[in-house]
Amino acid sequence: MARPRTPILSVSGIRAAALAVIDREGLEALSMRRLAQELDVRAASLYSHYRTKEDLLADIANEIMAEVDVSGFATGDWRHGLTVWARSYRAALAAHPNLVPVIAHGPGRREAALRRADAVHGGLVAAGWPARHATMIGASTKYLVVGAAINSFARGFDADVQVYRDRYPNLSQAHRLSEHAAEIDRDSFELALSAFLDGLSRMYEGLGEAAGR
Amino acid sequence: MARPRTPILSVSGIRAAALAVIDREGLEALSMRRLAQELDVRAASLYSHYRTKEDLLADIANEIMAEVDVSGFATGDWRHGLTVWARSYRAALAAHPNLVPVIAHGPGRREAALRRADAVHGGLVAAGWPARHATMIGASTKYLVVGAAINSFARGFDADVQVYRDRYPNLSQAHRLSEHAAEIDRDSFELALSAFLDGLSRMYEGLGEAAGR
DNA sequence: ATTCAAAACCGAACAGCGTTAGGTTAAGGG
DNA sequence: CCCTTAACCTAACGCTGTTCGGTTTTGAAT
Repeated sequence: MARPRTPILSVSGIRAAALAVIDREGLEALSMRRLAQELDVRAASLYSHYRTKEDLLADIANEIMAEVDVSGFATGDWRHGLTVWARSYRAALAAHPNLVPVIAHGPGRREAALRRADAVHGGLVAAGWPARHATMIGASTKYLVVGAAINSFARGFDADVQVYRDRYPNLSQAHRLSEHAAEIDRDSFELALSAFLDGLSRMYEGLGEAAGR
Repeated sequence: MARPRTPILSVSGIRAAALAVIDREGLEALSMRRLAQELDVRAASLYSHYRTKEDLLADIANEIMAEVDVSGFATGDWRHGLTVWARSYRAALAAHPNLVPVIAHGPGRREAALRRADAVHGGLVAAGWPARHATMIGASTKYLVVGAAINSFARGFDADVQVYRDRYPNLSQAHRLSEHAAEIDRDSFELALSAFLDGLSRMYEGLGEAAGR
């Protein structure tokens, strides 16, 4: 009933249990008492390991974002770098859709996040983009990824398809997509990404011409 | 202390007060008791007008989304239609940044939202896009707008600029942007939008060639 | 070997949350 | 004039994140 012979809790164990609840039952299902129960412990004990619930969530978000891959910029090919980054970023978010609001809302003020931002920015600059453009391109890509993750059709119009069928003729086709939601999500993201990159390439060429003159 | 001679509350008044609190003090500052206090009333009274807090928030979100302009598709120029839509969409969100999570998270299952989605989809199809592409383009544009609204630099790295200065050389320039955050946000969005549209235009041409063959 | 601070758990409590039940008074149609 | 209904109220329920103080165990310093 007091200090156990061998510790029951650990930060990584708490993180894992919390993430499991979030993945399984949603973000709103995670309360400190619920999490404690999951770990056969009382809520107050969690505060020996995490100062607040917010801290815990931020740490989990960190953990997930750690898998994002910015190595693609090493080759000097900015387009490849952006593609790898965006895809792995999206994959990380899509793996834990219930956590997306936390990651999206949370400031990028974390150490690792900044290191990644620096890698992206540096890679773009090294490839010849002006610093100002590099900043905007980094931001834009994030827009795309986070927007795609949070807007996910899968959540969007959940199940009540038949309600709207025939009422909005242009959507009648689009609406049976509840089933294919995941694949539509992915295809939309890929479409957006490739269109965006094509547009950037065009801009990049224009940049060269302007400089060459 | 009971029924007042002339009603104190109205749905629109409640909405306005709630939005004012959200805009002024943030989404988390809005509680039913706090809102009631703002209206010189007790929390329970609000439930005569709104069934739940969630309903109230959804209604406010609706109100804000009502200003989004999809009229640009009427001309038959899909690119113009998308531009007008995306810009007014973004403007609506940027006008109430604290509410963005609500709008982003909320399903588009509202009447008005569907009517708008239908207009976008219809406009794209009328302009010659295949239905499948129209769906994806609509989704992609939403990604961009919502992603831009939620990721807003303005929130991102708030004030603690000097902490990171010099630690990440590639960001040293980018970081003094706290000040220009709003303008960077807007410029990034415009960059993303125009690059995206350029990419789409290219795709559109390819589409015509493939069909013409 | 003994002492002692720190660590890891617990029970109980706090304030605040969304929401409901049931009461009181005023409004307004029959 | 009645009586239903609307619009407010007080009080309470169960939930939340978090803190306080207590108990036991650990592990380092004496």
